[in-house]
Amino acid sequence: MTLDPALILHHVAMHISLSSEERDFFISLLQYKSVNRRQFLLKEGEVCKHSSFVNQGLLRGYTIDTNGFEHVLNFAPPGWWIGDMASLITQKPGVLYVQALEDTKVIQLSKSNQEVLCTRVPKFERFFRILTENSLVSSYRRLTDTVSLTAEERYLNFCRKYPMLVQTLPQKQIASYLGITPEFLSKMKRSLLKKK
Amino acid sequence: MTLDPALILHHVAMHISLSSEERDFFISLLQYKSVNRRQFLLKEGEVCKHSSFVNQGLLRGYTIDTNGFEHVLNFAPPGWWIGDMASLITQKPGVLYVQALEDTKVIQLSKSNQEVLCTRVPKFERFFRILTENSLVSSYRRLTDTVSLTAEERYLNFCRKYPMLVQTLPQKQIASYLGITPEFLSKMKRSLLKKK
DNA sequence: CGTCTATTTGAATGTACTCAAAAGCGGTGG
DNA sequence: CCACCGCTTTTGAGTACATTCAAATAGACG
Repeated sequence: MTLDPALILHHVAMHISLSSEERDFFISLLQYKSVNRRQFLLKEGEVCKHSSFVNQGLLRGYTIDTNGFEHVLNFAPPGWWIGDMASLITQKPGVLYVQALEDTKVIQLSKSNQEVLCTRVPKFERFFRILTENSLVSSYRRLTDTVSLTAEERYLNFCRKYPMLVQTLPQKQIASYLGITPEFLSKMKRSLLKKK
Repeated sequence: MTLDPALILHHVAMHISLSSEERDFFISLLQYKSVNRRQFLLKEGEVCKHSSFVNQGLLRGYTIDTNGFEHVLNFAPPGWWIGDMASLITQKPGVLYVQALEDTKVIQLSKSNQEVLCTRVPKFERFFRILTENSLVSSYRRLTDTVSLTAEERYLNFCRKYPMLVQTLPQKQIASYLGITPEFLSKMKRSLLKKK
């Protein structure tokens, strides 16, 4: 079980350029973790201590409401970060569950190592600012879509935006992401077929 | 029409400490702007070039969907920032309208001045990082509330969280923020009264 | 092969919306 | 000062979108 940093280095290189020493220092701060299908990386009530970058596999982030219903907030395929950003930022107990939908390998950077990294290699400040900004942009986007689109429009958007996920994910998970019941998604798909 | 920086300085002081020179430099980068009731600070399609800090009055940020319906994303009473964060970050045309609900006075910091400020007084990096993080946290919160609570729960939360706004805002605006019609909000309030 | 979970289908229900009309409220001009 | 106008809020009846519950079917996995 050894670390393969190729993907995350490629990801970092899209935003900032590193010398080989900086790169090695960065790698030295990372931890490798395997999460089997159905296992959790994080549960409600825990303080989120790491950002997790997905190397292989697939994760989901979701909440459970007071009636016990799950609501998927995001999926994380390879090349994406996941965690409870709110809890990571505030270091207070969070509300998110992060669970593997397949056997998954993640690379983790602890919050304390992130701070060390930013101190020693200040250009990482820029990198993490960009990450936070991207999260913010996509969170806004998700919110405006949720309030202004019908279930059908949200589904069609999802299919266009994440064609891979539509193939691989159980319908149940997609329905939860869209904010509808699996039954209704099933009916919607049938009526979309008839329309064509 | 002169700038009164007391409120914004108090706000900044909650996160970072400034010397008097730093404070004066900060103030020199700010612009003052008056927005009359119903006037716009920003419209869909424009690139957001400033963060706006509300000194007096009240603003709303909203989108208009493809069917012409408005969806209020946030309100900004005195002491709050408002703008199209996504557009401000990406410097691409945004989707938000920002409109004054009352005669309003804002203090603006342009994105370019923000960069100047962070270069000359690096501790402002921290300040703006905190602002961005706070936006992210509240955007996540808004999203989880939207997907996991009923309209009634969202209304009661809103009343608890923003008792001032419940007093002053037209119901129509509150309904739009909650993601329901004004008619339905009216009926909901009546049924809440009967319950007590 | 059998069990467990996911998906589909149908009928009944509920939540929130549309449309229309009436009532309330605030500002403005005569 | 009050009468009128425009906008917001309330109310009601009918409707639509999405849910719940139950049952049948299909898939996945040991």
